[in-house]
Amino acid sequence: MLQEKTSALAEEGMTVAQSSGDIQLDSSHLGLPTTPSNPQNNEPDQSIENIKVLLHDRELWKKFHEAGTEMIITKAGRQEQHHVHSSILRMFPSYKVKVTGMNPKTKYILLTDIVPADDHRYKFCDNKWMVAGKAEPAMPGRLYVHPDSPATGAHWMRQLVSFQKLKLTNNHLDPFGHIILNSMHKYQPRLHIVKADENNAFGSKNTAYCTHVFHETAFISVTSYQNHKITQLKIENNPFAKGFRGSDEGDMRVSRLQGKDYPVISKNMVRQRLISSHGHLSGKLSTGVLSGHPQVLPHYQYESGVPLANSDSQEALTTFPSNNTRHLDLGCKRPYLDTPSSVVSEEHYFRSPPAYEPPLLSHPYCSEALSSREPCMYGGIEGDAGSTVGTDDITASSLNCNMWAPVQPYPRYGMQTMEPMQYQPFTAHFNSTASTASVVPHPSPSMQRPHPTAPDLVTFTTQRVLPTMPSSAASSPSGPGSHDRVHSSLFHRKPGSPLRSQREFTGYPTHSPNSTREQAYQFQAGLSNVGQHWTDS
DNA sequence: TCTTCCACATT
DNA sequence: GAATGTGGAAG
Repeated sequence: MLQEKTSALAEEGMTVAQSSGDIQLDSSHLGLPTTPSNPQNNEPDQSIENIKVLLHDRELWKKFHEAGTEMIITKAGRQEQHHVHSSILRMFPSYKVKVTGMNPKTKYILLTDIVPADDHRYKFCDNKWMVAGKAEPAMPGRLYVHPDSPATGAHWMRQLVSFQKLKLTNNHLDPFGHIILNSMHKYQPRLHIVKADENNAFGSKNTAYCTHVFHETAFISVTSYQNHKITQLKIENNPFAKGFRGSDEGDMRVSRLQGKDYPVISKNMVRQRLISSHGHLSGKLSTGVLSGHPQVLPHYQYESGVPLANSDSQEALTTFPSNNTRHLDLGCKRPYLDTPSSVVSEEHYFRSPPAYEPPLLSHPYCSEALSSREPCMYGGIEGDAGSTVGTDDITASSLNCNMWAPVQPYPRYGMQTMEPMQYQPFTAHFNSTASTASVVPHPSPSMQRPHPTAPDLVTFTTQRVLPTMPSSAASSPSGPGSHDRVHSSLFHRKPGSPLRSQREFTGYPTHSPNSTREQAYQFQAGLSNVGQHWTDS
């Protein structure tokens, strides 16, 4: 019921504000200073560092990873010419996790960000990825906050948490709050679990958080697939690409496109077939050429599609940092959410038939809401990957718990300087339809985005800034306490501006309000830490 | 070499 | 019908 309301709200294009009922359920925290790291604080062992996160569809991710995952990124412009919606691409596989170990009654905010994995630019030569120089200055960091946030631990644990809606773009001026990436660069998605404070916000004192990194989700961004092996994996596993499946690995598709009734071998395929595509690439990947993350998950014993007996065994392998939690004084002024007026949930929504439910449904944690709205993830999954989808398809992440500790973010590459940590209160812009909030910082460089007051943007009164995730997140040796500088970015809001208004916010008249549903927020939040921090674990 | 545009297919 | 996705050709 709790999650139902929350989801319902999300469905209604509203923020995940909880109903008064929800608040009551969590009343134990209301008005009380959060002391998350203190296990004695009436919370039995449910401190944030005990939270475990498992990656869903691990086997699929792993297949991609072994081949060198590539994610398509485009400019939003695809159909702006056709006055259609922008179609910035989602990630595939999508990022979904199963969370356990949360305090059922505590509220958490789940968010992800995608940070550079290294400072290289890559090129695909001779059927393999090679370093092609120094990375371009990182894009303005943006965070994608799960639309259900904040929600209780019970809510998060009840079902898979999907970040499927997260979208990527290479448009540096993207106004939709999508995550901006540079093409031909390597990135690493990260998941952050933040304990909401008494105001359902985070970034204030005592805000505890932990970061989980699944190295198999690292990828190289491209504007078109380079490695044919990846193309095939996408086609074979992404329902939307089903049209490209053919009896002969897509050859038939090519035939159809060319109006022929016989297979046609494309240039790509010729190339792929002439050049042994196996071996070297995956070899490099595993040796760190692409992944540069020595801290490999301890769960790679399943080389090919052999599912684990149960996810629990994986959880046990999760490593935990021994750092002490810290307090971060980010000066959160306002609650992340204002106590919403009671909103009636639409139960019908939650009763959506599990038509698209993945096998995970059988798992107790998998209730309806989540998957019912994400049909595309499972509908077409077939073959090797699909057959093993389930709770077994989950892997524990490398984890690092911490508080919103004062961490000095990794300096930007290139000419950019470190000044950026002064994210002044950014003005958030919201796309009425996307309901994504892009917080525009005023980082040093000129690149980036138009000023918040750009005419084509509607300025949202609420100002909120998400702190850049500390670089220690990925178990960097520097650890939580290695940096003492307090990063000034925060997550705050102006008094009297309920988060809810984000959804009501109208920014881009060209979009339909319907799409506000389920949209999470993608915030721009300063550069997150960079990969190098992960390598030295 | 890489990016963008277009046609066509699935969910 | 909207959103999503890919291949191929052109830029």
